[in-house]
Amino acid sequence: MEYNFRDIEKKWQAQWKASGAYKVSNDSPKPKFYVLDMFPYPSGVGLHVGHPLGYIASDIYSRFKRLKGFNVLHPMGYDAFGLPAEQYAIDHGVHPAVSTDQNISNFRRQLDNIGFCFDWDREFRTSDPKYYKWTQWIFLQLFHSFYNRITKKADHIDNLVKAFEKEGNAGHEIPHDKYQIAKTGKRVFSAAEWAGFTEKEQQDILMEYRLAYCGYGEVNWCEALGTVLANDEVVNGVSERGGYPVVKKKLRQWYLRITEYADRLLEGLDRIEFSESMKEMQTNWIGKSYGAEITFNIQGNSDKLTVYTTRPDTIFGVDFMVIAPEHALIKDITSSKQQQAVEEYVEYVQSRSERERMAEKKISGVFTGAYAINPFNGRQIPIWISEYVLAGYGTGAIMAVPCGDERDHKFANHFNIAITNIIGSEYDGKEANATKDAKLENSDFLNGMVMRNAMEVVIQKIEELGIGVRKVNYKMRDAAFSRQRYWGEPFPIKWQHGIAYPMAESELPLELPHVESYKPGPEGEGPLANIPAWTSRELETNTMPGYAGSSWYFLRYMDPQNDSEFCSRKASDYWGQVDLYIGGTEHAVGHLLYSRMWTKALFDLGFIGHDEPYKKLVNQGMIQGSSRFVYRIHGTNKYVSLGLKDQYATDAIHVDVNIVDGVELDVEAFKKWRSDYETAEFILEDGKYICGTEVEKMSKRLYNTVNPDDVVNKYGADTFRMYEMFLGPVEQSKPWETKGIEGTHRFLKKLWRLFYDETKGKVWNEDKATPAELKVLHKTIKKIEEDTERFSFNTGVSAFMVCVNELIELKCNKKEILESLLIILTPYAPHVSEELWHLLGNTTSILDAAFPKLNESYLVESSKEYPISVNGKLRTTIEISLDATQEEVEKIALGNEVVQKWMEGKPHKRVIFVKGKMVNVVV
RNA sequence: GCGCAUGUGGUGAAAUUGGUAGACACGUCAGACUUAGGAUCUGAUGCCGCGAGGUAUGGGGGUUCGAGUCCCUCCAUGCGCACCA
Repeated sequence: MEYNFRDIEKKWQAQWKASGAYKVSNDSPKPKFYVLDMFPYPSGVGLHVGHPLGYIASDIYSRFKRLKGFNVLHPMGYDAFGLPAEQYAIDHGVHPAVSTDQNISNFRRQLDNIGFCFDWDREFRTSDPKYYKWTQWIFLQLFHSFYNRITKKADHIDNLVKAFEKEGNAGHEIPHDKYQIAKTGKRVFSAAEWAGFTEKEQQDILMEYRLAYCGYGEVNWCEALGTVLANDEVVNGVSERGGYPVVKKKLRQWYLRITEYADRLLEGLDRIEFSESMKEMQTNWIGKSYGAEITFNIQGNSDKLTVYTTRPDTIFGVDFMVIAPEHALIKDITSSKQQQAVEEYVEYVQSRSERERMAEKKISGVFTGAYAINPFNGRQIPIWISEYVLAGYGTGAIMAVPCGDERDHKFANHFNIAITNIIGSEYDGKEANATKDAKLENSDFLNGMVMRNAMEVVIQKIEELGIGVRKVNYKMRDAAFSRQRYWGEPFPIKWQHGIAYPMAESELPLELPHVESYKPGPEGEGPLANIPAWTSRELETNTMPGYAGSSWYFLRYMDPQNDSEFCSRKASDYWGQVDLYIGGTEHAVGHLLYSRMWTKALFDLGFIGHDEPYKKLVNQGMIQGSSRFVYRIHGTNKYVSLGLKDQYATDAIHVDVNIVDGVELDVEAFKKWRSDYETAEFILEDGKYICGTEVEKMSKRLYNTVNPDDVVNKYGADTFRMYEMFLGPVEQSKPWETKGIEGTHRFLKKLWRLFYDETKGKVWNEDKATPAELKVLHKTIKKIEEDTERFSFNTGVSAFMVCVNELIELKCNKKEILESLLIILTPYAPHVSEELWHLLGNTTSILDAAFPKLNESYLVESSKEYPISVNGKLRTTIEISLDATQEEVEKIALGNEVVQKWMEGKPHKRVIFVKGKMVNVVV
C-alpha cells in the first residue's frame, strides 16, 4: 500500500465538503477564536506559490485552535471592486462583473486544491449588492455623524443641529481650522444666526462636520485620456499608459474625516499586537507634532503672518521667515522693488510638477521685501519665499532658526543671512544643532533655561499676550473617498440644488447600473455621468474607492446572510475582535488605518462592542522568485553552461524555472519553449547544462513564477503546505526553490511507512509503547504546541521530521504513539492525517479529535551529557546525574583526564556549574 | 538624509532566558539494493589540517568564567518615510 496522495486528498476534500466539516456556528459553548486573512483581490493572473503562504499559516493555526477546543471562525471572501477589472473592461470590452466572476472561480479552484478549512458558507464579495447595501448603509451612518470633540466620540448629526439651535456653534468649533462661513466670513455663529441661514447655508455648514463629507480636492487629471488617474498610474508627471501629461485638477470629492480620529488611532496602537515597524509606519503616517502657532505683525502693513513651529523655545533665534510660494499674503506684502523677482520665482515654482519640487535638493528662494516683527524684542525679520515650505502643512509659513535647523541653516548660508546663535558653544557656526538640551543664550527672559523646559514657558507667554496658541498638528489628511470610476459602490446620495441628500436606508442598495461603455463622463466625472437614467435621478456619479468594502468586511463574516443588519450585535459580540490577522505589509497605512477608523466610528455609534478590529497582526514575508539563466554566446544561438561561460562573451537570459530541475536545464524542453530556441546548441559541462541563479521578485516577466497547481499535482497539498512552512519563518521573505520540496515529500512518505510498508503491507500494531517511545511523542507534542502557538511553523515541521526519524530508529509502529502523532500533524497535513486516522480504525473525523495532552513525566531525564569547558573552551562531555551537587560535579570534572590534560597541571580557580546546562573549569 | 529590520555552511535555515553554533532539510560525495535509477536505504559533509588540533555566526572593539545572543562602532542588504517647520 503506497502513499497515494492524489486519491487521498481528493477523497477527503470531497468528504469534508459533503459533511460540512468546516461549517462554523455562531452558537457554541466553546470559546471563540477568529482567524482572518487579508481580503484578497481576485486578480486575473492567478496565484503563484507566494500567495498562499499566509493562508497556509492561518489555516494551520485555525485547525490547531480547533483541536484545542475552540470554535474557530476562519472565513474567506473577495474584495471584488477595483481598477484592474475596469481597465480590463476598457481594453477588452468584458464587463467587470464577468471578468471578476471568472477570476473568482479560478481563485477558488486554486485555493480548494490546497485544502483550506474556510467556511465557504460565509463567503461574499464586495461587488454583490447584498454586501454593498451595507457598505452604503455604513457610509450613510458616517454621513449622518460628526465627531464630538467634547465626548471624543462620533455622534449623530441631529445632536449637533440641536446644539446649533440652542447656542450656535460655540461649543463645537468647525473642524477645518481655515474654513469660514461663506455668508458671514466668520467661523462662529449664534443660535439666531443659525435659524436665519437658508437650508443650503445650513447644509454647507453641516457638511464641514460630517464624518463622510463632500468637498473639493485635487486629482490627477489626464486631458488626453480624458480621465482621472490613481497615484500609481502617474509616473514622473505623465500617465503610465501613453505618457500623456497629467495635471492637478480640483474636482468634487467625498472624504472621510479620519483626522478627527488621529489621536484615537494613535492611542489604540498601544492596545493591539502589531509589529513595532507596523506601529511606527502608522505613527509616522499620522504624524502628530506639538507646538505653537505664533502670529507676527508685519512692518508697515495691517496683515499678519502666522507660522507653525514645534520649537517655540527658539523664538529669539529667528533670523528670517519663509512662506510657501502659494501663500495668500505674497501679493499683499511684496515690496514694489521685489515685485518682479517674486513674480518670476512664483511662476518658476508653478511650472514645476509636485514631483520635481519634492525631488529638488537645490536651495532656491526670493526675498519679498517685507519684514515681520518679533513680538518679544521688536526685531525686524525678513520674509522670504521658498518652495521648501509646503503650503499644505501647518500654516504654510515657518519661522526660520538657522542655528537649530539644518534646512534653515543652508538657506541662511546660501542667501548670506546673518545667523543668531542662541545656544552658545552648542553651535559650531558650521552646522545647525537641533538639540533640545542646550541652555539658551541671547534669549531675553529665557536665558539660562534648558530648551526643553523653555518651550512651555514661551507657549504660556504667547497665549498670555494673545499673539499665538498652543497647537497640535498632523501630517495625516482626510481620506479621499471617491473615485471617478465605474466599478465601485455607488454613493446613496442625490444632489438637488447643490445640496447632498442622503437616500433613505429603505432605498438601499442603490445598485450599480449596467453600462455599455466605461468612458469617463464630462469634466472628469465618472462613467455614471454618461447614463441619462442615472443623472436624471440626480444621483451622485462618483463611486466609492477600493477600500470601502474592505474597511468592514471582517464584521460581515460574523453574520454574512443577514438581510436586516450589516451584522447583528449578537454575532459581533460573540466573535468580537479578530484574534489573529495575517497579511502583507503593503496595507500598513491604507486598509489597516481605514478599517480601524470605521471600527471606531461603528463602536462610537453603538453598533459594535469593540473599537479595534484586530487584536494581533502577523505580517507574512514575500516568497521571492529564484530565477534561472542561460548564457547565450554573442551573435549565436549557442548556449554555454554556467561553469564555462567565462570563456565566452555571453548574455544572460532568463529561462522558465519550470523547465529547470534544480540548476540543470532540460535542453529538450528549452528547445520547445520558444520558437527561436528550436535550433539552439549547447556547450555542456559533464553532459549537463547548468543554469545561473539569482533571487528576484516572483514575476511572470522574469519567468520565475511557480504555480501551486503544478506543485500540488506533483507532490500533493499536504507536502505543499508543509514545504511552504518549512521554507523559513512566516514573517521573513525568502526565495522559493522547488527542488527543496522533495525533503518534505520524503517525510510524508516515511510517515506513511510507519503504518504501511510497500512489501509487508500493514505494519502498525497495538503493542504497548515503551518509555523511550512515549518520550519521543511527548517531546514532539510539547514542541509542536509551543511552535504553533508562536507561529514558528518552520521549526514545527522540522520537529515532525525529527519525531518520525526517531520513531523509525526505534522501529516503533505502535498505534498508541502514531495516533497521537496524527492528531498533532493534522493542522499541517490534514489529508494524510485523516486517511491514516481512519486506517487505524477510527470512524469520526480527526478534525475534531482532541489535541493530545502533554505528560511532562515522560520527559524527565535522570542524567545529562554535560559539555565540559576549560577556560571557556569546550574540551569534552561527561554524563553526569542531574541530581549531582556542585561538589560532586567539581570532583568528576577535575578528575577527568581530558580536563586534566587541558589544565596543564595548573590549579583551578573555580568551577562554574549551571545545573542542566554546562560546566566550565577556570584555570 | 531620517527611521526600522536583517546579516550564521554551497543553499533554505535552527539555536525560545548569555551556556555543546549549524538542528531539520536541499545540494554534494561515497556506498548498498538494482536491468536501470530521477525509487529506497546507509554513511560523510562549515573551513584549514594526514592527525592532535586550530578556526568560524558581516568587520573591528568591549562586558563576561562563557557572546550568534548584551553594549559601542563601522560596513552591506532590504523595507518604510522623505523638505512636515
